[in-house]
Amino acid sequence: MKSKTPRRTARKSPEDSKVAISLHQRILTDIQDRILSGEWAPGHRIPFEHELMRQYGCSRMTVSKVLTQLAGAKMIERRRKAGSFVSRPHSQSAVLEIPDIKTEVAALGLPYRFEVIGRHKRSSRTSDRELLDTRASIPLLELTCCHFAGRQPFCFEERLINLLAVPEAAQETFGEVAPGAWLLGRVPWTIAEHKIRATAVETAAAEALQLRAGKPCLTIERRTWSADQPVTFVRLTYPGNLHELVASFAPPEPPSAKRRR
Amino acid sequence: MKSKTPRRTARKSPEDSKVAISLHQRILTDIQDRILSGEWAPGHRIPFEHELMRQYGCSRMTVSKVLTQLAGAKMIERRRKAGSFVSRPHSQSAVLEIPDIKTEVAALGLPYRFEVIGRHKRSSRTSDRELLDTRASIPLLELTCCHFAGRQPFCFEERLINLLAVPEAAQETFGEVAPGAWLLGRVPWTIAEHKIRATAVETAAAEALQLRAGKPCLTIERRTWSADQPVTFVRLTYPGNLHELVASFAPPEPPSAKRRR
DNA sequence: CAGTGGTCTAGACCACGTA
DNA sequence: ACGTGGTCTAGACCACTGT
Repeated sequence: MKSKTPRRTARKSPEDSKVAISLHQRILTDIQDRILSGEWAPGHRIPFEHELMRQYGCSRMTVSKVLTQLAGAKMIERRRKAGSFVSRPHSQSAVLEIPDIKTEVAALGLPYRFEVIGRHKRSSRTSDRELLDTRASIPLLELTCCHFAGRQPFCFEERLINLLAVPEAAQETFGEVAPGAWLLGRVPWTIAEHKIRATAVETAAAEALQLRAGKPCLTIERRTWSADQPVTFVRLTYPGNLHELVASFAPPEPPSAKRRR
Repeated sequence: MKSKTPRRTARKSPEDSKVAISLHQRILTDIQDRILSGEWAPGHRIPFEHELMRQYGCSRMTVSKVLTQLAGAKMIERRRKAGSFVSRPHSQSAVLEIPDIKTEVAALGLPYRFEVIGRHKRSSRTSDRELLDTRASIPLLELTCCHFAGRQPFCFEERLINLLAVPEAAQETFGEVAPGAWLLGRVPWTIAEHKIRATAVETAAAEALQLRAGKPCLTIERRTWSADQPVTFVRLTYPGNLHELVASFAPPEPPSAKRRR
């Protein structure tokens, strides 16, 4: 009267016949989707393991494994007694670890300041379609800014914001908070793609950065999606001599602790 | 007579009093260390789960969790019935996904070719110490190469190889296989750090790439360690108009399958 | 102190690939 | 056909932490 567990009969029932997906996966993607769509915003408390057990009719081990994986991916944070919470996206991309520009400048010990140079609403043109990964014509907010480290121009920013995804942006003047940081606090969780190039600086950027045209610059283009919807495209142009990207690569999670500092 | 498992008495025994590390972690780092040190080279079959169970005196779930994590990090590959095997490091860095240059050029549909421009042995100078992360003076092999896509120079390579870590390199002429690919096949598993910058191309690189000095170039510097020992430093210089780095960032493992193509 | 996550067990059934 | 990994269970004890 102890063994003979009926087991996964629920999953193997005729109705689910073609899913053929592990229970893991289903729970994982369920939670991920809710986080990525913004339904569970950063800070939101995820159901306790016991609740998820009941919801999915499975053992604690199963949900625990999923939550452990999500915690490993930094999508949630777990605190004993308190529960598990959706974490804030660690500014921009955990992969390239590009902090937001204010942090970046602060790390240099210099006072930070930014200026909005241009700001206007318009519809997307065909040339934008590729940048924002959209087919239809959509309302956009186009922004250009310059970020300063001390008195020196540090970074030139050209940005498109999809007003369908972030309608509040239309009212925002970005007087206090730079567009990047503003979006970070507003869009729940994102998927990003980066392109990095060396370019010769051109007119608008050259003027803002006070460089002679043709000087080498590091250009980072980032496209961002949330809930499968394009959110923003941004091109950051850094004077070549001022900026450096660092990316470390170590094997998996806790790689012998302090192998590389 | 069924429950009352003595359980982790082994771990809690007085001798292990201060380790306070989970069994997971111990198994994980044990295996990682063997892979990173080269003791288990790519292709090596890792002990079966049953063997590891006996070795560590634990349940299969525990070792399975570890192997699953290692597989998720692409450090091993698991095949039913066959076992789990150490995987080859996916060329360079899984993070930035920089393929080796030959692959990169092949992807453009152009014939690939490289030339060794300079090659000589010498001892490390103080200026090298930082690049190779070493304190003592060590024997080095210094290489400069140029990689071509079709008839056009594609990438200029400056490399230092630590001959203590890879003594065979001293005899290698790199006539057939480029240094990067040669090291990839020889050094078991690596930890790498990248720095990416936009620079104005200078003398040696400018000549090799047939560019006028001052033209913008993308510079990638990579430092590589294996078994906690510096292996190689390489600086790759790409003409700015020819090259683009792409890095995608999606949440954890299977992010809703086909979210982003 | 009560409840949460952290870890582990000793089984079990299944799918699949290799032989 | 057999043995491996893939997945899951129904417990258990512990450590930590917030109230």
